[in-house]
Amino acid sequence: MADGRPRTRIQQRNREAILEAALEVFSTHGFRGATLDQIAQGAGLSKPNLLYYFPSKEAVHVELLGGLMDTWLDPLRDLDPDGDPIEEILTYVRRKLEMSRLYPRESRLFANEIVQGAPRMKDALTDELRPLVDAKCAVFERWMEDGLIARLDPYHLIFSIWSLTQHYADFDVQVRTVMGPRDPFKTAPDYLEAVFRKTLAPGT
Amino acid sequence: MADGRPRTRIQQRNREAILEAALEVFSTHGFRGATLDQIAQGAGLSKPNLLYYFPSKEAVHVELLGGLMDTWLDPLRDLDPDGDPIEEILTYVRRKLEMSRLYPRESRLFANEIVQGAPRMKDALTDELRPLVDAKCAVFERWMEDGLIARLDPYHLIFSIWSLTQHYADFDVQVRTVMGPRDPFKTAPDYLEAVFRKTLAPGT
DNA sequence: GTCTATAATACGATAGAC
DNA sequence: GTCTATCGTATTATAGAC
Repeated sequence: MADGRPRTRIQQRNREAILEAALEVFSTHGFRGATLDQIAQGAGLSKPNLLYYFPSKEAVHVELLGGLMDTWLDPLRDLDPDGDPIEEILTYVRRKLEMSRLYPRESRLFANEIVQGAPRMKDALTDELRPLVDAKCAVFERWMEDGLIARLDPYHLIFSIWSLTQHYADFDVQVRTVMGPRDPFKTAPDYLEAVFRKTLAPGT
Repeated sequence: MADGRPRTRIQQRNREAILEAALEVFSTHGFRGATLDQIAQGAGLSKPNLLYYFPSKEAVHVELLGGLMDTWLDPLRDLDPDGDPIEEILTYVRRKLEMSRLYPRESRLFANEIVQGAPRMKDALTDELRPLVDAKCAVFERWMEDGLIARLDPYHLIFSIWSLTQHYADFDVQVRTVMGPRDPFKTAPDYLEAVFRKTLAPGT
């Protein structure tokens, strides 16, 4: 069902409704905590009807994770080895933060999966994430050798970008409890830009 | 059962065994994903025997979360308003990173709870976390006014410390998949020290 | 205090009518 | 394609013997 088989409009609409409802439920309660009843109700379908579109609960989850991985890595893929180093990295940071703001449920879906040991995503980490990170870290190292950015462990640099930006989606409840009525996303961009400009500025 | 009522040594040992097993299971599978069977087996008890010590599955979870909150906030509480600002903050960073290294399960227990909207911890966030953060942010702001550290949003500064350090515990699987055989905790301390020294250095 | 047995329910998945 | 009814199992929690 993950391929491009042609479907009727109704089928496509129902599949999308299921995935939308599943994203909401899985990201809030985790895989085990989610129930087909909740997802079916959210999609406006009966439980057996949901299972007409997907063979199992796990199939829905896997479809969601697989479909998101590509989108999630796009900003890193777009990092241009021939662009201006500082601006390329700052653009990456901005795009990642923007994804946390616009797609917090997707971020929490991943977070749930990784925190619990990535039982359904280990292969994607090894096959897709790791090679891409290796490639981009090589770019960072070239920039460092050319004196264009400060010397730093490139892997930790990428972890920094991930953790600092995704934190605002994954720990949203905590952030908002601490900040009260102030909108975290209003001030976070400037803060992160300042941090990364200082961190990346090449030493004299 | 959370109070200081006297108990026999056997009772204390069993309670500790239950909480240890529960930490393992809850942190790996989340609240809903954990089963009393797993916890009881991990503690070497039968399921009804476990329920002799705790009235319900939720009671075990709440006890774990409550007991950990204090420990978790200790490093922030210890931040000394009269100490050297940069060194105080770096010490806080180091201690938080050390907690991620030594107590990753505790970190993931919290992460699971927060990512899923903190259904059993909202009060603790409001009553304990927020006042402490407010107090320490006031200290940061005084340091900034005195020109001892760079001007930055103090709340985002604290979020940075949390996200950068806890990432190594919460996203352990991802970090290790990307870094392969290299130990993240061997290089992370130097990386984080460099980042925060640059970030906090007061402008001229 | 600890166990076996079991109640009571929740949940994923299927059967079969329409 | 969609529904109602239901099966089979997993899971929390309790009853009651020892």
